[in-house]
Order: sequence, then C-alpha cells, then structure tokens
Amino acid sequence: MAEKKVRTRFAPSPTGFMHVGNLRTALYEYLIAKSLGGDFVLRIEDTDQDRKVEGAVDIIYNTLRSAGLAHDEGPDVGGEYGPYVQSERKSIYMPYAQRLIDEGHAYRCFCTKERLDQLRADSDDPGAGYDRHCRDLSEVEIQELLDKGTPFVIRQKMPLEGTTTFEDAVYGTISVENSELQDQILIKADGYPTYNFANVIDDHTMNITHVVRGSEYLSSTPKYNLLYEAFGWEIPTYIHLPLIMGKNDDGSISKLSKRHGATSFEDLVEQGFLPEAIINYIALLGWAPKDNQEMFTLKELVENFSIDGISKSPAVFDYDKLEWFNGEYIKKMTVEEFAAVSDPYFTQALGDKELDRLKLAAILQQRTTRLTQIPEKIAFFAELPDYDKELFVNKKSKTTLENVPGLLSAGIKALEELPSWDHDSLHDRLISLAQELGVKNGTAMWPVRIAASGMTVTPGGAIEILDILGREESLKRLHTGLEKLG
RNA sequence: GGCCCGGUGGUCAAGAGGUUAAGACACCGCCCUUUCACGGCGGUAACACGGGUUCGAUUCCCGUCCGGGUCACCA
Repeated sequence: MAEKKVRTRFAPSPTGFMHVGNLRTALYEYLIAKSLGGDFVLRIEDTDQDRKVEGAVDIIYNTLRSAGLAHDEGPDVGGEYGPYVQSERKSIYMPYAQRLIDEGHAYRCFCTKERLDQLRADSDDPGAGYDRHCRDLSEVEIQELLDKGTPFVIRQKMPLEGTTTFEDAVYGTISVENSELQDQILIKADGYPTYNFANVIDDHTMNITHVVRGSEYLSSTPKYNLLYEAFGWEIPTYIHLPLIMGKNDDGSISKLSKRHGATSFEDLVEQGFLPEAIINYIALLGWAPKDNQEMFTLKELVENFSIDGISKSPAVFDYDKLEWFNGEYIKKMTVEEFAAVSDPYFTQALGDKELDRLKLAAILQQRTTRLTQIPEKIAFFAELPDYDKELFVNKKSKTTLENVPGLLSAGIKALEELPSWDHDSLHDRLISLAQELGVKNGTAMWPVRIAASGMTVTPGGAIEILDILGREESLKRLHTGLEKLG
C-alpha cells in the first residue's frame, strides 16, 4: 500500500487575534506537512455562535500570509474537501451523531442547562460532571420528550469500565481509565457540533493524517480515540505540543495569555517585531534542531524540522530572546530594506521635516532591536531638546566645563570654514582639528555631538549627526551650545 | 480534589549508563571606539530530592516534592 499523503490542518477559532501559541501550532503543522511533502489545510472552527467576531477570519488570513505559512486548502483558496468553515458544514455532523446513537455509542440528553448548573453547584467535588441522567432513558420516554419538542443535546456514551490507550508522537503511550471520561456533548442544543465532535468528523473526512495541537488537548484525546473506534476509522498520528507559558508578576508561570502582555502576533508586530523574527523564535520554543543552528528562514525550517525534535516540557516565552532575534534580523537587512520598514517610524518622529532617511537608517540599523525604538532615538533630529550644560562634561572624553567652551568654539570655527558639508569632509576636518589642538579625537568630538544633539546617547557620532542635520541647522545648534556654556 | 503530562543554569535548550554536562538569550568583566550600540575575548550559573538497578547513574525503574494541563451546550 502506498504511503498516504501527509495532511495537517490548522483549525483556529475566529477569536479576533492570533495568539502566539496558535501561531506556533500553525507553524509546526505547516512544517510537518511541508517537510514530509504533504499539504497544509486551513479550517475555521466557528461552531460557537455566541463567540463570533467580525473580521476575525481576515486576521487569520493576514497573519498566515505575513508569517509566510501558505495553506494549500482553505475557505479562501478552496480545495476538494470543502467547505472549510465548520458552520457551513453543519449538516454533515448530525448523520454521524445519529449513527452513533443507533449503534449505542451516543444518546440524547434532555437535561436543561439549569439542572446541569445545579448539579455542579450541589457538588463539592470540582471534578464532578454530568450524572448521566439521560443515558438509560427508555425508548418510550425518549419518544415522549421528542414529541413534546423538548430540546436536547447528544452525548457520547463512554464505556464505564476498562481503559483507553493512545499513542502520541511526542508524549508516547498514554492510558486513562474510561471511568474518568465524561459523557461529553457531541451536538449542542442549537444543532451545532461541539469542537470535540466536529474535530473528529472533519479530520477524518478531510483525510488529515497528523493531528497537531497543544498539549492541553492531551487529556481529551482518549475521548476522540473512542469516537474513531466507534466509527471504525483509522486513528491519525497525534502530535501534542508543549504549552507556551508566561511569567506572572508573582514569579509563577502559567499558560501564556493576555495578562502576560503582548501575546498575539498583531501585538508583537505592533511592538516593533518583524514577522520573520517572530517565526524564527517561536519555532525554537518547543523544538530543537539536530545541530546548534539558531537562525532559520522558513525554508530552512522546513528542511530541518523533524517530529522527534519536539520537546515535552512547557516553554516560557522570553521577550529578551525574541528581541535578540529581531535585532539579528534587522542587522541582516540591507539599509534600503531597513529604511523601508522604518519609514512609518521616521515619519512619526520627524513629521514633515526633511532629512535623509537612508542616512538615518544607516546609523540606526546596528542599534535597533525593535522598530518602535526608532522615534525616541531620533527625536532630537527634529528638535533640539532642552539640555543641561553638564552634559558637556565627560570623564572618559576628558571634557570639563573649563575646556569645553574652547573646544566647541574651535570646532565651530573649523566647521564654518568647511567648503563642503558631507560625511568625509566633516570627518577629516574634525580629526585634523583634534590633532591641531593636541587632544584625543573623543575630546574634540564630545562637545560637538552634545551641542548638535542635546543628548549623551545618540545613534551615530558627531560626524554622522552633523551630516544629517546639514550645515545651517548644525551651526545653529553649536552656537546655541556655546551660549549655554557662557 | 481526581486524572494526565513534565522537571538539565534566571530563560530557551543539546546530551548521554562512564563527558571538563554543549550552545544561545540575559547578566558581569575586559578590549575596540567620536557617545551608545555593534563586534571580539573572557566569566558567574544547572542535572529537584530520596530509594533502588548497575562496577558506575544526571541518564533506566519506583516514591516524594515541585510545576503545568484538564475536568463547559469554549475551543
């Protein structure tokens, strides 16, 4: 028998944002499919009508696109296993549920939500579940309730004894007592299937070979297995992924969620992280390559990915490391590319002030780890900040309030006489000035840079700043500095 | 609480029955340098604990502890 073509699926709920945990699941699903020559399918799980969010599906499309995770099939691109939106598949599920009822693997439950709530309220056991009240209703009773039009859900009839065992590609063999399993709801009162049911039906009918999902589903997998068995269907390869955790204020950790700050792809992008860096970082959260490589393009990930490199233990999301990756990706760009992604931030800081943005990009590129750092780093170009003359004093550069006025006026004089105002001319003149004065380069440069920027820390040195500022503005600022000292 | 999973430096992690227990981030120091960065060099820091098995366990087994997940008409 020929190997079945590998098919994975990303099945998000349209919640309005893409949590990094979900993104990472999508990434691994993509990598598993692509590294095995298979297909990556997108399916929208929108069976919860109360949770519908406008525009949420577009966010999913946009995220996958900017992350580079192109799906082979999905609501937008089509495919032979459609529809790919669960709400459009509603009619598919009921016949399967009916079959389960007919064969004794499921039953109708007429209990009201209120009764269920009461059940929980009356119990002091947090693990207490449904009491299986309707599991053994007689045909007559059922027919009566049906005739009266009593609303019902369909529940899975779990075996009362024995154990269920399944294999997971990363966690190995897992067994649980069937007595632990709840008679979970398959079809809700509104006729929609629950995730638990739709998932199994869809994965099977869409020919999904590798079911990849977060390890929070590990404990419900036996129930899915029982469903596959009831239908007599081939059980897919299960691949459960370790959870991504966040650090809480009190130092404890828990499943990464909104209270941990920026946890969605959109949040991260908004904070100045590049999609490529985000992907590279999360690829390594829960998976490690055979060698020590850290920088991976998506293509390289496909080439290197293997299921046995997936780890079992939860991983804490580390913003510092992400930021390091981001800095690496920024440094790898050409200046033009960096200038392009930085442009909105330049505009934010500069307004309509005309400055050479390519030159700005050049001095910023090596010292930017997040795009959002850019505006504050270059704000002084737009407007000279009000600074204290103490800034002129720097021990390492050997500048004091006594020698700075002399150094600065010598600098002004030299620069005023400079025939052409460009990087090389500025450089040569300032260096020779230091020699003429018999001081270290730093001693001559410090006062100039401070006067030009009003900042002790700046992207670029005195020369770059003067060059970008231009002659007129530079000289004006240097004179301002001199006045401040006088 | 029941059940399930996990436990190598602060974080991500490699590793293997015998190793000086990799590497990366972060942190510290030095060098480079017109500031800060970048870059280079170096450093601090780990096998949760207790029993076994074994000539030898951080690695295999059991227990304990700790951490996480899960017990919805949410996914």
